[in-house]
Amino acid sequence: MRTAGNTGGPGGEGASFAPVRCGVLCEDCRVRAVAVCRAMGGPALDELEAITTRIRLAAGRTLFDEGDPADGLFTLTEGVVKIFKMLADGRRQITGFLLPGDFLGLAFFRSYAYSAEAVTDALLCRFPRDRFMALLERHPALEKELLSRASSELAAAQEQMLLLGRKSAKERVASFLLALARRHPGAGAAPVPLPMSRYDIADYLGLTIETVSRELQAARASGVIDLPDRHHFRVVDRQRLLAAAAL
Amino acid sequence: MRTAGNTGGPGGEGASFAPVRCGVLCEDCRVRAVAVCRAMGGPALDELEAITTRIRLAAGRTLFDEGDPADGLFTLTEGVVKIFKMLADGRRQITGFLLPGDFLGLAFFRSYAYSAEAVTDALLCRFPRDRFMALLERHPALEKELLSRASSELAAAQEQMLLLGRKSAKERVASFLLALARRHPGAGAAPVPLPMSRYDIADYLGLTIETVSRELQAARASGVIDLPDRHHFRVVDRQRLLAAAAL
DNA sequence: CGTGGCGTTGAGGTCTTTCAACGAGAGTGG
DNA sequence: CCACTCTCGTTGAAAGACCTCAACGCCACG
Repeated sequence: MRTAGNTGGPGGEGASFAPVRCGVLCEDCRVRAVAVCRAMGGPALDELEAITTRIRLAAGRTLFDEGDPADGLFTLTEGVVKIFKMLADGRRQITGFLLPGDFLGLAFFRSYAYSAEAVTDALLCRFPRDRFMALLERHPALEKELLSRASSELAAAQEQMLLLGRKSAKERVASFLLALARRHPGAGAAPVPLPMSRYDIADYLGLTIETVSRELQAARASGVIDLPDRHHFRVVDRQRLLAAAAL
Repeated sequence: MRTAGNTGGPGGEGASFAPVRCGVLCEDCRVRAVAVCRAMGGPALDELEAITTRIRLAAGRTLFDEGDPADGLFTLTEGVVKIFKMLADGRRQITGFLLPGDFLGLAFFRSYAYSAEAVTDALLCRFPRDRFMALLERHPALEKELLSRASSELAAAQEQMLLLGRKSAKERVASFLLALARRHPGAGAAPVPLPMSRYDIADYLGLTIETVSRELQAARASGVIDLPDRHHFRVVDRQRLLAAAAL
């Protein structure tokens, strides 16, 4: 039997745990990702927990690869996960960074259309595909929630296409920082975590690491942002950052 | 009362018709877009027809604009429609070309996240949002079909992100031609219609019209494709076109 | 027959990439 | 505790891919 979380990738250690009972999942949901809970829907929650496996994924580890049989669906409860597609020669495009509460693996095909890898140590809930689908039949509310999520993901994808197709390097970086700041729960002036590497940022924005670094330094030099360390930034001048993003 | 199909845009003429009965919609579905029919689901068909309005849209006319209140959903039964987003300064990114059978306007928000405009003369079926949603409640099969569509659109969007973020101009044009050829029902050697302008192609691929033109001419000159006229092409050497697309 | 939109082609410019070197920090092993 | 190494990030200089600007031909339309 195939278990997610140990499909290769150097370093780190993936481990899958036995199914957990209501309390644990619910706690996690309520505490860490209210959205997940809502997705599950009240009545479906018990049934969902019965088919849940918890996955712990160390930073850098692969959850699944593009083309793998899509036998599982996931929700992220802790950490950051990136999903990406690759070309034969190694060029990579990261199509999204997932945060706690996000769904993952919603593929209505035989195999995953993209790869998923942990950016930081991550915690996920895994649902076997067939059992989840059966559950979907009995709970239209759950299906509605999934449709809603797919729809908003589609909107985000279109926004990203606009960025990749039509924005300059400066605009891409500014847009990225604003999106991160928007998703970050903290207050305005607090430092926003930047958990991904420059490689990841570059592959998300369709740039090179050098260009990302230059644009970040330029934004810092012009006083738009502050970079306390490599993995945090602070929005200093929101107006100018917004202007730079060409929204 | 607001009717789609006359929201501005120069030239052409949009017209909305009275609701049509079963026979007409069904005919259209069966003949032109089997996928639409399947989407509707057997039992839901009668109810769906009762809330259907047919829309005829002349080439170049706007169906709706980004930000408009999303009070309608559509299926395209004839023609080609483009959906796009724009930046404040006029830069445009076309995020998709829709063909007969495609769904449109699936926004679970208050307003459309993108604009839609006819590339060629087009025929659509319009469903009022609230009545369609109510219908969705009673027909889970329809909801499942929508989820399936949203899911495959998402996969297509990710593929396009890979193209926009990581492919060269040559690879983008080659990928575009292959995608068109794949969707075209005709046999291998038949000329494939290229209904959109060079402007549209450029804005879909994140390039300029000049670059698109140059790449098309280069592909023709190297014997990979044939360009009988401005709005048709023929795949001459499929292997080399595939190689050029960097799939 | 003039006009305007669209597509093609050429020449030059620019933004981003490529290539290269260097510094900082973490982990390793002596 | 201190080299040593490796990865990541930054910075500079040169190269290149695509864009911008411009001119021209074609065709539909009035």
